[in-house]
Amino acid sequence: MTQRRVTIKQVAAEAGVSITTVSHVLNDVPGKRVHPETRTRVREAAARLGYAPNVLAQSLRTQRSNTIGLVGDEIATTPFAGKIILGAQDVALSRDAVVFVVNTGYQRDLESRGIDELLRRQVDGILYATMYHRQVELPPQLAAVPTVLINASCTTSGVPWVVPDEVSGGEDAADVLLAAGHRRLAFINDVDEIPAAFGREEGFRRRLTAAGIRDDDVRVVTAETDPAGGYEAARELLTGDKPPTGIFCFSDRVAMGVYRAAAELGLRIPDDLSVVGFDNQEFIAEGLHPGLTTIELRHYDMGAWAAEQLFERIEAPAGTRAAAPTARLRGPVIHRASVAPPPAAHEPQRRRNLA
Amino acid sequence: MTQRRVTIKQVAAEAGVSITTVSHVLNDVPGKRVHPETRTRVREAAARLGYAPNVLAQSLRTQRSNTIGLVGDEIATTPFAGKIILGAQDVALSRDAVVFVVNTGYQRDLESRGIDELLRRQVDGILYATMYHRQVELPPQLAAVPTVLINASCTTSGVPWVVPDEVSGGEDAADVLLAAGHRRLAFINDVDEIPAAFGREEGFRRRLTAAGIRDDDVRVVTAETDPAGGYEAARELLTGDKPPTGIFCFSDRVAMGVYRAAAELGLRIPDDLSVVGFDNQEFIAEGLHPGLTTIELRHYDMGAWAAEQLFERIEAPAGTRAAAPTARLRGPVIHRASVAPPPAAHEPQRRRNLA
DNA sequence: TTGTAAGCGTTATCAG
DNA sequence: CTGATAACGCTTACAA
Repeated sequence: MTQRRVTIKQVAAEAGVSITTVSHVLNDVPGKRVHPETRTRVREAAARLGYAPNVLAQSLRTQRSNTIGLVGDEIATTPFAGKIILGAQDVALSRDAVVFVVNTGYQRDLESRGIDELLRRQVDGILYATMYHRQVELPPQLAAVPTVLINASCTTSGVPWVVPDEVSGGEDAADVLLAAGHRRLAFINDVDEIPAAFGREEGFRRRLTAAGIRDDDVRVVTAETDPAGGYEAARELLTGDKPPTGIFCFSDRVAMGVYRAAAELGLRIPDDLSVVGFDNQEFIAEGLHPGLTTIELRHYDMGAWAAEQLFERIEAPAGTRAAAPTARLRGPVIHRASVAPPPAAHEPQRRRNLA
Repeated sequence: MTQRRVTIKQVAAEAGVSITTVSHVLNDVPGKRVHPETRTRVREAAARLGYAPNVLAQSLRTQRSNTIGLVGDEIATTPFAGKIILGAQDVALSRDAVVFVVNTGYQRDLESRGIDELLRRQVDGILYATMYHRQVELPPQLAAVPTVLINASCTTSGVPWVVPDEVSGGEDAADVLLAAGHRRLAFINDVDEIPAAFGREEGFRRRLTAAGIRDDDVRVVTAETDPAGGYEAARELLTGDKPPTGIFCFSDRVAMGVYRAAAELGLRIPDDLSVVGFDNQEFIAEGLHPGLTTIELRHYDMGAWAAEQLFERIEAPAGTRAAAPTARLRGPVIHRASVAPPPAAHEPQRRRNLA
C-alpha cells in the first residue's frame, strides 16, 4: 500500500551528485558554496521526484522534531477548547510544525501515559491546557521539556503561562451596564472558588464603587454555572425587593437561565432587564433572543500566544533562559442586544454615566 | 533544558550485555531464547534507568510510527468535532499510538500542507473527517496511506467510511411523535441539499406514511439551520391553518428558534406543542427549557470506529486488502421533556398509536 | 544464549 | 566546490 517515499539517495542519483551535496543545497547550508549549476540540477531533480525529507530521520539526527504536544484535561471535548487547538496549530504550521493532541479527561494515568508517549516521540515542547482557568501542579515529566501553560498558572518557576484577564472582564461588564445608565446591579457568580470567580467579582465591584453605586444597590449571588443555576438565581434576584435592572452573569449558560426567568416574570430583555454574559460561547450568545452582550474569552489567542512562546523557548540557545513571560488576555466585549437603559432611568443620571 | 534521554546503549552497559540482547528482551522477540537471569538483569537495568525506547528511531527502522493523523475541515472548531478527536484518541492510545490533529478550515492549501507535514512524519494512516455529513473527494496525497473517512463518504473505492444513519434518525423522530399521539406534523429541514436533509426527510416521511398519516397533515419546510431560521419557519407553520402539534427540527439550534416562536405565540412546550431536535448538542438540548428530546449524533463512536478500522488496515499484511467496510451509526433518541400528547388528542386514537 | 554489524534517512564533520 | 563517512537510536539477519 504505502509505496516507499523518495529518499535523498534517489535525488542524489537523479542529479548525479552525492547525498551530501543534495543535503547542502536543499538546506541552504550557510558557508557551503555549491556551484550554481549543480544547485539547480539538484533542485530540479528533487522537484521532479517530488522529494520531501523524512522528518523522522531529520529529527533523529538533529534532535529537533518540529512537533509539539498539546495536552489538556478537556481540550477536545468542550466548545471553547477547539479554539485553543486551532490557535496552537496555526502558529505551529506556520513553522512547519505539527501538533499532537492528548485529551486526558482529568485522569492522571491517562495524562501520564499520554505525555510519555509524546516524549518518546521527541516532541520539542508541550502545551499544557486546562478547560477552566485554574492553578495546576505540573506533571513531573514536563520538567524535561519546554512547557507553556494555557488557561492555567502554576507555582513552578520558569514556566510561561497565559490566562484570561478576569478582573478586566468584570470591569468591562460593569462598564457596559453603567454606561447604559444602570444603578441597581447584580452579579450571578460561580459557586466554585476559582480565579475566574474572584477576579470577575473584584473587577465588577471595583468599577461600581468607582461609579458611586451604593453597596446595597449591588447584589452578588452564586449559582451553578448552567441555565438552571442562572434561572434560580435570577428568579430570586428579580422577585425580591429593589430588583436589579442589570445582571452580569458568570457565563453565557447562566445568562440562558436568566432569560427564561425574565420571560416567565414578564420582563422583557433589554427593555425591562439588561443582561451581560461571559464567554461569548458560540451557539448560545448568538442564538439567544435578543442576542446576548457578553465578554469574549480569547481561546484562540491563548493557544497562539502559548505556541509562540513555546517555539521561542525551544529555539533559545540552551543557556539563555529568559524569565518566563506570562500574559493575561483581556477579552473584548461583544455588543449585541441584551443591554439597554434601565426602564425608569433618570435622564440626568444616565447622561452623567455616559460622560 | 532537555537533558538527553536514556538510550538502549546505556541500558546495555548497565546490564552488562549487548544492545541486541536488550532489544530482544524488551521486545519479547519470539523465537529468541534469552537466559532468564539476563532477562531480569536487563529488565531491572531498564527500570532503574527509566528507559523508554525512542519511537523516532524505532519508526525509522521498522517503518511504523504508531502515529496517526486526524485531518478535518473543522475538526477542532465545532462542539461536535471534539468528540471525534476523543474517540480516535482513545483507541489510538490503547495501542500506544498518538494522534496529530490538523484543522484545515476548508482551505485547500492548508489541508495539503498539513497532510504533507504528516506524511513526512511517516504517520501510519490518516483519519479524514468533515464537520457535516457529505461526500468528498479525497486529497490525492492520501492515496499513499491507509485512510478512513469520518462523517463523510467518497467515491474512491477501497476507503472505509462511517456516517450517521440519517434515515433511521428521521424514522426515530417520527416514531417519538407518533407514539405520543400526534397526527399533524411538520419537519423543518435544512435548506442545503445534503445527505442529512434527504435522509432524515425520507425516514420521517416513511414512518408517517406507514402510520397512516395523510399527506396534507405533514408539512416539510426548509430553513437555515440556526435559531433564526427555526424561528421564522415555526412562526409560519404555527400561524397557518391546521398548525402541526409536533415539529421535528433538523437540528437542536433550529429547535431553539422554535422554542422562541412558541413562547411568543403563547404555546407551551410540550403541552401545546411537541418538538424533537437532532444532534443532542450539549449546552443547547440540555439547556433549553423544557429539556429538548432529540436524536443523538454519535461523534465519539464515529471517531472510535474509524480509528479501529484504520489500525486494522495498517496492520493487515500488504496484500490482504479486504473490501472497505462502511458503517451508518444509528443515534439513540434522548428523551427529555419536549414531547407530550397533543392538546386535543382523542383518547382512542392515542391508545392505538401506542400499541 | 549472546553479540556483530547492516541499515532506516538524515545531517555534519572532515578530507579531497 | 564536492564527497566519504560517522553518527542519531533502534531492529534484525546472521555469526559465534
